[in-house]
Amino acid sequence: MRLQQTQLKGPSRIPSDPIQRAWIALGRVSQLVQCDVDNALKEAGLPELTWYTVLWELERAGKPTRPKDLAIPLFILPYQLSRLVDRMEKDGLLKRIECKEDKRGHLLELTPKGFTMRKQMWTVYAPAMDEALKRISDPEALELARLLNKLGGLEYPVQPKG
Amino acid sequence: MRLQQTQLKGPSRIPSDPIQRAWIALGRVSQLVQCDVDNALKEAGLPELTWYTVLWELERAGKPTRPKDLAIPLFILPYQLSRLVDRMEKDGLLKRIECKEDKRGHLLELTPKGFTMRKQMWTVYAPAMDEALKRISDPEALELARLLNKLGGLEYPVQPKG
DNA sequence: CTGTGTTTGTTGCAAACGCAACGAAATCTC
DNA sequence: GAGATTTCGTTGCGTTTGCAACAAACACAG
Repeated sequence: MRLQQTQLKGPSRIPSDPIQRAWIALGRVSQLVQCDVDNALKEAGLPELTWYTVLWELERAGKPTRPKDLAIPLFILPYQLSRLVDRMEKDGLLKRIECKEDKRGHLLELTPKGFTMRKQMWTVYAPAMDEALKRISDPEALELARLLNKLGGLEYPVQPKG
Repeated sequence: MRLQQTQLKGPSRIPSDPIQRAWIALGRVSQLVQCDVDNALKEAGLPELTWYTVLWELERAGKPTRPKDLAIPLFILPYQLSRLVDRMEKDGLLKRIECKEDKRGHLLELTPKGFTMRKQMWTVYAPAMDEALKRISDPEALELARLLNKLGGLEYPVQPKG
């Protein structure tokens, strides 16, 4: 966890009770559901969720992609991605290929094995996600997503869909 | 991230679009606001949030407490707590004292330094939380908390308040 | 072209983590 | 009470993380 965000430094208030409740719920519930899905993947002997997001982002791009162009949407830091790519490359899920336009870096290219792996992960990921969120209805899910996105100041709706 | 949760193994459905949107938003936004608060503490040269939760839980209890009684509300595993306590004890924020009723374990006792530290962290934590969540109103925060707690199947409203 | 600053990505090191194995006390069973 | 089982907490070990320092390619000013 690193990353930075706009720091407007307001008048430094104490959070209201509703804000505190939202904060607590956000922390606990996100940890809980994250855990559920992580465990499902682990029990299936598959890599963790971060790997999926990299594979999916590469697949969505449809072409070899620069690490810096992955780091932003993935919310991860360069050095984290660097080592993540090390491991994924060692597992043969992607490979670093030359980038002729900019010799500082390289391009990340999905391998067939990487493509297969992403699909296989989805067969576990999807039901696990559905299971973890099954306590709320579709309309509630939409309202939740709306509130969260407003809270985070995000619109960017990256889909895990596969 | 570990912990387990009820695994009812439903019919293994693909998550609906609203569920997927909620899932994505939850992951991204929780990471974002968590990050904001973590950074605020780090910039102030203070320990991370987990330390606060331990200190606060001990303070709330009002008496020396067994590790196992902390681990559950804190959502952390025994071995994680064990090493966390190692570090906090080394920093003099709490100490392990004998437990006469059960010689396997011990009691964790908050030190004056630990008490002071928790208060000092709150002076940074509170404004950071308020800042991180300032994009939503109080009614929205309540609705968000309600949806999240429903989603997680939780009621348990632990307060960070200090 | 030369020097200065920026962008892109990697790496050495110390700290922290996850897991599985462990020891010791409590508890249960006969 | 002897022996098996469970609970509570710790630890060895290999992996992963965060941070700060770094190298190399680019960009740009003169």
